Amino acid sequence: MAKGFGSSSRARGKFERDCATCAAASRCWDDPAPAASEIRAQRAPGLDKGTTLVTQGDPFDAVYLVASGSVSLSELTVDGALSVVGFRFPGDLVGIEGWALGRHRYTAVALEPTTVCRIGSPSSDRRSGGGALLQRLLKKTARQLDASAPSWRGLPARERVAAFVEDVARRTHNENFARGPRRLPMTRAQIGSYLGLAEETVVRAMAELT
Amino acid sequence: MAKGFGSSSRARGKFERDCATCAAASRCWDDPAPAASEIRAQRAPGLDKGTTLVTQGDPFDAVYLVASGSVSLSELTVDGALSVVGFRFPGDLVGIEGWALGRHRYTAVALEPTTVCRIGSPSSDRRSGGGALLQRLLKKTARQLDASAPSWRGLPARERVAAFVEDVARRTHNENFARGPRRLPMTRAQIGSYLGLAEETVVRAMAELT
DNA sequence: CGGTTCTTTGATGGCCATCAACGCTTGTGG
DNA sequence: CCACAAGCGTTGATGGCCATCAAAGAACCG
Repeated sequence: MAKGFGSSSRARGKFERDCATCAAASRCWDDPAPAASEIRAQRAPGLDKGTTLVTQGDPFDAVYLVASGSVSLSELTVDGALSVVGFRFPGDLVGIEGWALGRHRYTAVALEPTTVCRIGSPSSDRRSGGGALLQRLLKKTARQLDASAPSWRGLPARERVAAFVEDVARRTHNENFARGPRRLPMTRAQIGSYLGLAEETVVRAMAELT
Repeated sequence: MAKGFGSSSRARGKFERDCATCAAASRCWDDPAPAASEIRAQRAPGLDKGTTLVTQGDPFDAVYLVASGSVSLSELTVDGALSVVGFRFPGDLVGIEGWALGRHRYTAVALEPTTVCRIGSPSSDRRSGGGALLQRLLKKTARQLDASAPSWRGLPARERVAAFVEDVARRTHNENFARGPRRLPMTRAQIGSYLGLAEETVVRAMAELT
């Protein structure tokens, strides 16, 4: 099974792109810029706010890279509650967790107008580029695993929210979240679900962020 | 940079093993058993309880696979507190988070007599097996990313501890944690640090697990 | 304008962090 | 063997933070 994930037989649609020619590639890929034909992605049509990218339980077919906008990852828990597991911003990977299991673990929904690129078969058994793509994906996943360690575990609610805002600001390269309401793409309820806090607590905490 | 991580020039010591000949390989690697010479690992000498495997901040040089025993991952936070980030059991990967950054993010300490295997260079640019190892590592990392989604976020303390015990039991294939004290390899304080609870709360919660 | 979703503010009670103290186990040295 | 120390586990009392309920503004959209 040296075959990569995704259906390698999928025809190259008109959205097929070479990452080497994409101006935003530096946001998606690490240090060495992708060589020509090293990584082929399919730029999906723009997603409206509220559009579901993948649904929990769907068979795993590909992994997505956020190009612009933002995405929420939510999970239907055993108690029937829908809880937010994380958020993804430009350059972040969506759906890799489902690879091992064979089906997607989370539902990914666009929080705002969003564009994503679909990464299908890395064709790892054909060209040497396959290994390079795997290496890039592994590094990205490792980075995400690193970032998934909640640095706010056990912190009081106010610091937890503050750490969240800083984290979002850093990951979106946007420093202006403190001022003005509704600069954050997700709702207070979603933040609360993600942080394990009540919506009202998030509101009160953000009001005290000076 | 198609080179893998680790120093590929490191001589093959007397601990060098071929995963294809290891009886415990099924615990470490997924479905297709490793082919001969596909994965070479270095079985390290047994670690005593309390031995530090990697230290936070150390330059990243390799990734480790837990063969037996267990390991705690802890992080020195900005407030100077040492908080537990996770635990690793046989078959789990240790240290992959440090790859992207170039240095280890967490300190890994053996919770009991433990053996690990060191995975060095995948030699991805030489044989086709390099891609296969990368694929295995990526799948393992993705699985860990999946498991790192705390299913206990926002749960009350009792259910949080219950979920933790179940998780450990599942990952160690050991169902007998409920009965008898001190069957868990980590201390109550470490569990509390990991779950974001006080040590006393963990004690009280475990006493009520019937 | 009417409906919906999101945000905000207030009041109350319960859960859990904190402090304090003690028993238990293990290891070490006299 | 015993004394001592150190680490871990356990139990109790108290106060504060935060979840919950309730209700009303605010923004958005057809």
